Amino acid sequence: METFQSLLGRKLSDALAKAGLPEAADVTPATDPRFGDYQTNAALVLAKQRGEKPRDVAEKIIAHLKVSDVSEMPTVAGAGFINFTLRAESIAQKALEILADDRLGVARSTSPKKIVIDFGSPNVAKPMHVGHIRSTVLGDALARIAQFLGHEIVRDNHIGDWGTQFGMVIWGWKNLLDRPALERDPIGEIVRIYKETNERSTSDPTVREACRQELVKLQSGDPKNFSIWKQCVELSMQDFERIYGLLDIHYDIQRSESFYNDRLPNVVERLLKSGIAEISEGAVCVFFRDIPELADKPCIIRKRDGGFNYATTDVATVDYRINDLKSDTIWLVVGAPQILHFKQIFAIARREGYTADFRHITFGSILGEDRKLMKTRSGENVPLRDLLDEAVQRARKIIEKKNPDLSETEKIDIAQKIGIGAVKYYDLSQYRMTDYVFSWDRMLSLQGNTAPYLQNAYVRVRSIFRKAGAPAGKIDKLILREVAEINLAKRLCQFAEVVPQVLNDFRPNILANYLFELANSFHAFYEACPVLKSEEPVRASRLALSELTGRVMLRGLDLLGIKVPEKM
RNA sequence: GCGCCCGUAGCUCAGCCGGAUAGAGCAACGGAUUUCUAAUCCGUAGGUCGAGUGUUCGAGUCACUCCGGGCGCGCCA
Repeated sequence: METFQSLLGRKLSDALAKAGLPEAADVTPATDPRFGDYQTNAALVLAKQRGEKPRDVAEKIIAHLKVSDVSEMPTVAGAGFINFTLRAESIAQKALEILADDRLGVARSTSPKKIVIDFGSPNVAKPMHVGHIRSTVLGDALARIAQFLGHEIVRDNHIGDWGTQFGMVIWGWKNLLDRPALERDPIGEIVRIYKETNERSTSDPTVREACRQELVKLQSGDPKNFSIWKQCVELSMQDFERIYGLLDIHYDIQRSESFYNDRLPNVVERLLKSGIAEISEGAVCVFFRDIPELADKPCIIRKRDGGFNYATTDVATVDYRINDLKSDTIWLVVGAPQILHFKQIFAIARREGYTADFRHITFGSILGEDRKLMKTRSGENVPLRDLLDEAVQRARKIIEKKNPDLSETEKIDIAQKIGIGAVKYYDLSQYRMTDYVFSWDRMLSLQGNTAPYLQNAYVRVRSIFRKAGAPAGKIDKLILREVAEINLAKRLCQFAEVVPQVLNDFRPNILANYLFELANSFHAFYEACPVLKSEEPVRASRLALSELTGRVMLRGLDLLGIKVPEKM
C-alpha cells in the first residue's frame, strides 16, 4: 500500500519528466493546514537552477500533474509552492484499505538489513539506575520499530562483567562479606562491599595492591576467584531480569564482556601483524595520524602490563557481530561520553576492511529538579528499581482516586501499564539529545503529551465497543462529513508515513508526537461526533474510525514498548 | 588547548534533509458537562529562536566568531 505522500511524490516526478524538468524536491506534509495537506517546493528549487520565475515554473509543473484521483486541483501559493488538498473520497478509501491491513498501511523496508542493536548494557555488581533508562528504552523502541519495518534484529545486551571493579568486589567478598545480608539483598550487599573496598583502596595502598592481585588471579583463571565472580554475575543477572520483566524488555542474546576474553589475544596479534597497531611506550596502540580529529588520540588495545581493556573487547565485539552473527549494520545505543571511543573503534574496523554500517546512537542526560544530573538526596544514583516501583505506586494512587470501583486485579494491572508507560513515554517523546528534567507530575499528568493521555484515548475507544457490545462490522464505505471525521481519517493515513521516518535519525519522538496528535484528533472527534447514538450508516462508519484509531494507537504505543489498559 | 552536544513562550519541550505569518503541552484567563469515561473539548493571552556576521530568492535550521551550560581527550569501563 502506498502512502499519499509517496503517491504524490511519484506523480510529481512524472509531471517533471513530462515537462522536461529534472528531479527536484519531494512532496512533504503541508506546514500549515491553510496550505492543504501536502506541498512541494520543487518549483522554487528549479526556478533557482534555471533562472526562471518560480510561479511560472510551478504553473508549468501543474499543467502536467495528474493527481485528480487523490487531490483537488493543485494550487500555486506564496513564492511558488504547489499545494495539494486531499479529496475526502480518497481519504475515506485509503482509511478503508488501512482498516483491512494488518500492518496499518506501513510498508516493509525495500532494503532489509541484519541489525545488531546494542543497548542497555548494565554493569555487574552495580545496580541499574536512572542512567540506564535512556539506553534501554530507546534501544528497545528502535528495535521494535526496525523489526516492524522488516529488518532482522539481534538485540544484544553487552553486560559489563569483566572490569577492573572485580578486583575490588573479590577482595571485598573475601574480607568484608556479610552472608546473611547477601541472602536478604544480594545486590545491595555486593554494592556495599564494592563501595567500601573502593574507599579503603583509595586511602590504603596495600588494599589497592591486594585488589589488583585479585584481579590478576581472576583473569588468569584462579578457581576460587572465578567462582566468586560467577556468583556475582548470576546474582546481578537475576536482578536485571526482574527489571527487564517490569519494563517488558527482551534480549535475543546477552554477550557480556567476558564472552570475548579468549578472543582478545588474537585481536591484538592480528592488528599488530597487519600493521594497524604498533607498540608505543610498552603498550599496543592504534594511531590515526591521517584522521585530523583523532591524530593525537591513539587507542590502546593492550596495556603496558599486558592486560586488555575495553577497546580490545569492543574490537572483538565488532568481529563477532560481523563474522559470527553475519550482521551488516550495528547500532550502539550508548551515551555521548563515549563518542571518541567509538570513533576509534569504527576507524579500526574500517582499516580492517569491514564495510558494515556502524552507528553510535547517543542521547542526553536525565536531570533532577535542580537541573543537575539526577541523584538521590544523599548524592547517589537513583536505583532504577525504586524509580519504577514509585512510578507504579503513583499511578495506583491516581487510579484509586479517579476510578475506585475497579477490581483489585484490574488496579494492579492498570497501575503497571500507566506507571511504566509514563516513564518510557516521557523519555521517548523528547528528542534523544536533549537533557530532560525528570518530573513525576508531568509524566503522569492526564493532560498534555503523556502516556496516560494517549492510553486514555485507547480506553475511550474500548469503552465505546464495550457499550456497543460488538466489534465494528465490515463496511464498504466510510462517511467523512464532519471536520473532525476528516481530520481523524487523515491522521490515521499518516501513520505509514511517520513510522519509517523514525529511523532516519533514530527519533522515536517523531512517532510519539504523531500518536499525541492522533489522540488529539480522536478526542476532538469523540466530542463532536457521537458514535453509538448516530444513525446508520454514519454509526458504522464512526465505529470503523474508532476501531482504526484504537488499532493504530495500540500498534504505535507497542512500537514504543508501551502497553495499553482496557480501562483506567 | 582541542573535540562533541545543548541554548526556541514564565515552565517543560517539538520543529527530519534550509521553505510560507516559529508550534504544542503545563501554568494563567474565558467558555462547554443531566457524557459513548470532563482522565475531555473549544477559545484568549504569551517570542528580538543565546548574541553577531556571512551564504541564499528564502535561515530556528547551513558556515564562521563570540557568550553561557554539559561532557570527553594513552594504559578505568
